[in-house]
Amino acid sequence: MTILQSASILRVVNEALDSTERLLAASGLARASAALTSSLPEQISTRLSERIVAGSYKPGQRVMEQALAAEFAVSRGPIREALRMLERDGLVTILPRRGAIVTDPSIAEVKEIFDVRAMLNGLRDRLLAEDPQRATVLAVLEPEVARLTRFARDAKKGREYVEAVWTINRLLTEACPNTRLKKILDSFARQTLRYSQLGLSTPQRRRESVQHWQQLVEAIRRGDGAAAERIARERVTDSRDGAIKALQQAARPEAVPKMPKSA
Amino acid sequence: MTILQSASILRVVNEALDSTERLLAASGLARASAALTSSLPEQISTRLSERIVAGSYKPGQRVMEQALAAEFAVSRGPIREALRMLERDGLVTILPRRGAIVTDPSIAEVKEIFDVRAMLNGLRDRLLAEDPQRATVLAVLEPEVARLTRFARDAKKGREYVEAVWTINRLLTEACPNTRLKKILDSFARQTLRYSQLGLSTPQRRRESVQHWQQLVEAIRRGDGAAAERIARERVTDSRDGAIKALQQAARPEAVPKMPKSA
DNA sequence: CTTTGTAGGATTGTCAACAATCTTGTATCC
DNA sequence: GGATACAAGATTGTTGACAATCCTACAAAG
Repeated sequence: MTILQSASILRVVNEALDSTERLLAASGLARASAALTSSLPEQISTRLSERIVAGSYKPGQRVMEQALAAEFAVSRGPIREALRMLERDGLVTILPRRGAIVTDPSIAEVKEIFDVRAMLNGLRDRLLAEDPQRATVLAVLEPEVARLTRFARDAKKGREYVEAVWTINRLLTEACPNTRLKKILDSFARQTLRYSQLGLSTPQRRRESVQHWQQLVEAIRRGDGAAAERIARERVTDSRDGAIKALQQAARPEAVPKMPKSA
Repeated sequence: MTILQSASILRVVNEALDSTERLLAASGLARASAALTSSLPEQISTRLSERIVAGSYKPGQRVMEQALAAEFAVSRGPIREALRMLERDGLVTILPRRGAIVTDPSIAEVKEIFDVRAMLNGLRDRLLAEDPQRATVLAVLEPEVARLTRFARDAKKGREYVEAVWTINRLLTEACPNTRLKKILDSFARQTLRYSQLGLSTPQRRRESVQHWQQLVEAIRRGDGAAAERIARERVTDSRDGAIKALQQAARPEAVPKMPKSA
């Protein structure tokens, strides 16, 4: 509800994410889905998702087929498919006979996304901890967590820290032995990027975060699936609370623009 | 892998499900998504999913756009969209430039689906237990679980039992306060129906199942989220093991039809 | 001054045809 | 005899145009 009229919680998020586009490019998420498969709809979907995550398409904004078709020099067919893909990933909302608009989630909905993510990441990390072949993943995972430790100490390295967390998450999802879960996580990855960084703003939070990651690696190494799941869930839940707090503080200034009866 | 050549584990499943079509019609899953929205692709997708779940479309079978377009007296456009929806729900697999085939999951993949479902149902039931307004759901839930108890005693009422379980699951998902989770669960519902009934074949299993449901209702009533989650996960995990066992036994007779060099 | 009805433009939903690619069957060569 | 190359048919990917619906602005009535 209130998709069109809401106060655009994500606008304030996007203003804080000037480096998101770079991050997306470096993440490999784009290349993994677009370059390998030369599918036209997928390429378009990827490019559009970059714009939404980076904030050049504002929440609530309409996304019209004809305009995109003209811009990408392509028919409306592939555009339609791309928009359905984005809808599946929760980046746009398609209203029947009225087209697509960039999703503008309420704080409650952001919380919902984190809750689901906590479960999915919990399962992912548990399965990984119980995987006999987990050593190969740990080999690339551990140096990355070490990098994290370095960035956490330095208060200035906020961007690097976020990128490192993103990379770790990508490695873990990539290694997930459950293909169905992997699909869902991939679908979540895009929208996750929209606000996952929000909770890591303070050095305090980052120190806690790095501890969680270290504990997680430890749990995976000793094959303790239950612990891995618990830690992963705690981590995402903490991240959720940080993000919610940041969103609530950010949303407060724009107080109650409800029915501006007269200017 | 081995999508086209596999021994069609689900064929044996489908043979056991002569009443699935009726179940689907009674479930409201069809009506909920098809009748309300007069969207042509959605209607088609629903009808196709019924055929796949009921088994009139065999696993591995190709599903071609032109044929469906002719049958439904519609262009290929809506058919394409319907097939993408089915792909999203895991009922068909779309190979680029080669079209769609009915998904033919391996036993390992069925296990994967159950694992994800265990997590999602766990979250769903925990959220419901922590929902202050859960009383209204419990009011309709409890008589349904009571029905379950009756069917569990009678060894003949296998079909009724399965239908009742399905109804309960639908009620719980419907009441889920997390809209994002609800979407994913809806997407899982169709493919779940394909083999969820497999684990409930023996009266022994059914008695255990009914106990789980009673405990779950109890946990929800007293607002014990952690317990509700634990019970839900156990329930799905048990169901998983039952289904896997049934699949393995069913698959054994058709032993190794590998390279039939000569007839 | 507000509300309701209506006409125009804009946008999505659907269709049928064209282009690109894949599969299958056949003939040829080693 | 078996493998490979080629050609014909079949099928998906894409396109541009038409139909149905929705939004906006304006006018008229209360």
